[in-house]
Amino acid sequence: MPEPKVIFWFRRDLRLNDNHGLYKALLSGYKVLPVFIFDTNILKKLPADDKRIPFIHHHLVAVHEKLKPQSCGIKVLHGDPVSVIQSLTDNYQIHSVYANHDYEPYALARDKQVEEMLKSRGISFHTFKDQVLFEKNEVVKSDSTPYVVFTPFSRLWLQKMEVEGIPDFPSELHTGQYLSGKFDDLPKLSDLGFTDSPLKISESGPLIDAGILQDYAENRNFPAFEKTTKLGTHLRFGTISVRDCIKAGKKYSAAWLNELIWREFFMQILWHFPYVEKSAFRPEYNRIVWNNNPDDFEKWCRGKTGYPMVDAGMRELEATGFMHNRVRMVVAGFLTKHLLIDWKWGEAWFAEKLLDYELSSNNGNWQWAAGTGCDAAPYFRIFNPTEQLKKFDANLIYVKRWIPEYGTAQYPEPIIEHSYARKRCLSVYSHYLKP
DNA sequence: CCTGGAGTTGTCCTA
DNA sequence: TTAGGACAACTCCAG
Repeated sequence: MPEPKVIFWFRRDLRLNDNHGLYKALLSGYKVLPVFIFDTNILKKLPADDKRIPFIHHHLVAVHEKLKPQSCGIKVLHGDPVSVIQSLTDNYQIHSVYANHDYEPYALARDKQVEEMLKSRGISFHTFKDQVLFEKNEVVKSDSTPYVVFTPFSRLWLQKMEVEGIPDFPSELHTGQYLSGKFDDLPKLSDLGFTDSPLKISESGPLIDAGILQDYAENRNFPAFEKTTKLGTHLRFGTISVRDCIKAGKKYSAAWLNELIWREFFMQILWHFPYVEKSAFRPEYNRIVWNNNPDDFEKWCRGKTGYPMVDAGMRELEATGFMHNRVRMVVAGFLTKHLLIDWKWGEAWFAEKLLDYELSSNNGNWQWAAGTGCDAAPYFRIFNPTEQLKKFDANLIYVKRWIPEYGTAQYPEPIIEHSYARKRCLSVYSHYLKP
């Protein structure tokens, strides 16, 4: 009779340190088999040159190398998670499966199926809070309904953090519990149907830069400075611990900590109002009939609108999988308010292109920009892309970095005149929002 | 239930 | 030149 084992299933938590579910698995008393599954339900929708798969792959290799001296390494599989885990339970004597919570609608449905399959085999499925400090109903109003305004949410969040503290889950101290033995090498990217691509966002592993955090509030709005943390992708895939980030924010930068609270705010919004994935948080905004001109959309995507800040941002996104936050607001406002294109089109484009794409933040911020969301910018607050340029890239450093033909005849004229677009937006929004 | 203050990140116009 | 109100009221939230 072989000795029973537990599986730790990595999903959005690709790290060995301060990992809640992994920590609990390592303390379970059983040997731990670390597993990652490339989910074909997700991968089949991605183009072969998607930049996120190399990011994940890179970090899996790093985890594997770290584990090798003391264990078998990480077992990396490819397929539908329910069937993959089912076959693992056929091939190994599995006592239970451990993982961390994932709050997205797809993940919730998947985990439910996994749990039922395991249950039918007498195997328990244990999951833990890891990617946020507070989840589900932990930060709600006194009548236990969810907050839909950020500021009071953040006040209670901060208060709870002070009262309860930030827990540690030192999984890195329990390395003796990994299953030993020999496993195959990891699949190559080409085995998964993806091409390698050079990574700009941190091959060397995540680093919280105290200097950037200390000056974050002053610097963060100037895209040319590159003084944002660029930790979004690490937070998305869990290659950094959010608790470590929160501790750093607490120590060095209230402004950045606030951004982490926004992240949790939008995660809770998606949790409590899953319909936002498909429609406006405020239902009356679903009445808006968008122009949705495909030529305009194409020009926006390609960075050919004739508005330098918009175009620079869209080209940065295409080239790097990243866009500076200030510029994200400008391009999102331009698409929805100047071009009157459905925010869901822009949301989908970002979802395809952003390395740091995360459903709840992307959705929440697009709805914020479009004015359709909870606690959103009022619809009459319309960014002027030229004013934004003057304020935040007056010396055109960011613009020239991404638009080599800027200032030549090659660069297009604005596809729409600002004051005309502004008035049109105000009239269209007010028309459809009238009761 | 009532009440009053507040609400991420703007822009434009007028005095 | 600059400061302040308009933009639209409305809903949320805490006391």
